[in-house]
Amino acid sequence: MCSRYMLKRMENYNQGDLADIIRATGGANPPAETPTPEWQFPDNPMAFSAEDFGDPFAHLGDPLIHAPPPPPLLSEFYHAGNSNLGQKISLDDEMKRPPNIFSRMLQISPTAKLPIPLSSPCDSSPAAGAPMLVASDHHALISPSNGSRGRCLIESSLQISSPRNAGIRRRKSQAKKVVCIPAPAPANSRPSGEIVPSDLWAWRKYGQKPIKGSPYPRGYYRCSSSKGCSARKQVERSRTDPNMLVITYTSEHNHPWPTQRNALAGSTRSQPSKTSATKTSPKSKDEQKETSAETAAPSSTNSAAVKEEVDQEFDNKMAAEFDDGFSQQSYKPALPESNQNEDSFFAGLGEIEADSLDLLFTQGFDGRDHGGKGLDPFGFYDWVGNNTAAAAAAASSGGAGGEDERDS
DNA sequence: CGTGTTTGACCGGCGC
DNA sequence: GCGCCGGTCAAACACG
Repeated sequence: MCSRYMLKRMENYNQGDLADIIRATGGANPPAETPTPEWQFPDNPMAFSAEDFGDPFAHLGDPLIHAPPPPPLLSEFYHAGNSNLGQKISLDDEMKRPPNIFSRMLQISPTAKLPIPLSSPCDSSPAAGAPMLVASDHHALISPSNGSRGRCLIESSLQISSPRNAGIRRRKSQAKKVVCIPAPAPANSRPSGEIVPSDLWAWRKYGQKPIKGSPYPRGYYRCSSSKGCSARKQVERSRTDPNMLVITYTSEHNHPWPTQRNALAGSTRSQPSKTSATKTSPKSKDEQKETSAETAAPSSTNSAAVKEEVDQEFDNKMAAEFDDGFSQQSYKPALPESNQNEDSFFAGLGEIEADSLDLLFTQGFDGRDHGGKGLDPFGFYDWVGNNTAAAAAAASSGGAGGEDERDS
């Protein structure tokens, strides 16, 4: 028992250099000024590597450091999606940024260390004794101060610092990447609960734990695309901003992009709403809601569909890149083949993205019908509206689905 | 049957 | 050295 366990751990520990843990924290911390108004996206979003932990955000690079101009196409979308942002940022750069939701997310790379401590909106209230994390708070720059959810899209967390000591890295130094992404509003989120954005890698949940100081549990996911893959990710809600999901990527994928999605078998069941939630859990209803919600599987039928489609259409590499890229929209133009082969796919994407993303930006992931969710390669709609139907039902019934009421 | 989720227990790092 | 807490394991169960 130990052996395997130990091996795994060692594996993790050996995963390269480590970055300090990064957790977004913020509100409590004095919002350090973000001296990084001008970060840009990598020139080649398509260039991904294992180093990225397979996380879709990886290619984003450190916004605070790089600043390559994004495809124009995106810009347009971006504007369409969130006019406020454009204004807010007012920076030309801003306009250049990819419109996709993740575009604004900062990732903390193991190697990237920002000297500037920024408070992150993702997690603004460090629990007592909790590690103080520093993250960049772009929303200050980009987002409208109105506290609209849109801002979440922009926010990002970066770098880390440790509470007690500068190098506080739990579990030794394990490289981690943390990204903050907008999550469905608690009030509006689907009845079954929270959702985890799917990044097209196959993730299997292997654990969930309540985190001290946070009302929300943290879900632990492991890459199921490959047996030997040590890639993991942790998903949790920002304790202070339920609208934000904090995803921490650990280790990297040691395999090419998944070509088979057989894993989908269970993925479709990501919604515990029907059975899982009610399952055998000895927990109280509230708890069930919470846990199930928080841990909603990253994948869903919708995303699954997309995944499969992608698989069929692209070769592994292509698919990998595409998927990894996260922002189809961004990549669409960059994928010649895709234009021809994936016409329908992208065509659909284009539409839905515009629409749905727009909705996302404007409505704030409330889980309303976004239309093309079926084409959501990111699985955004998984969390946004994994239960679109349910949400809709709830909405129609007048119920807010409120399971997340507790949030506030 | 294969894959995924749930969940309690265990292990180990870290702070005091 | 002790205790807390986070991370992982693994059995049970659910779904397609």
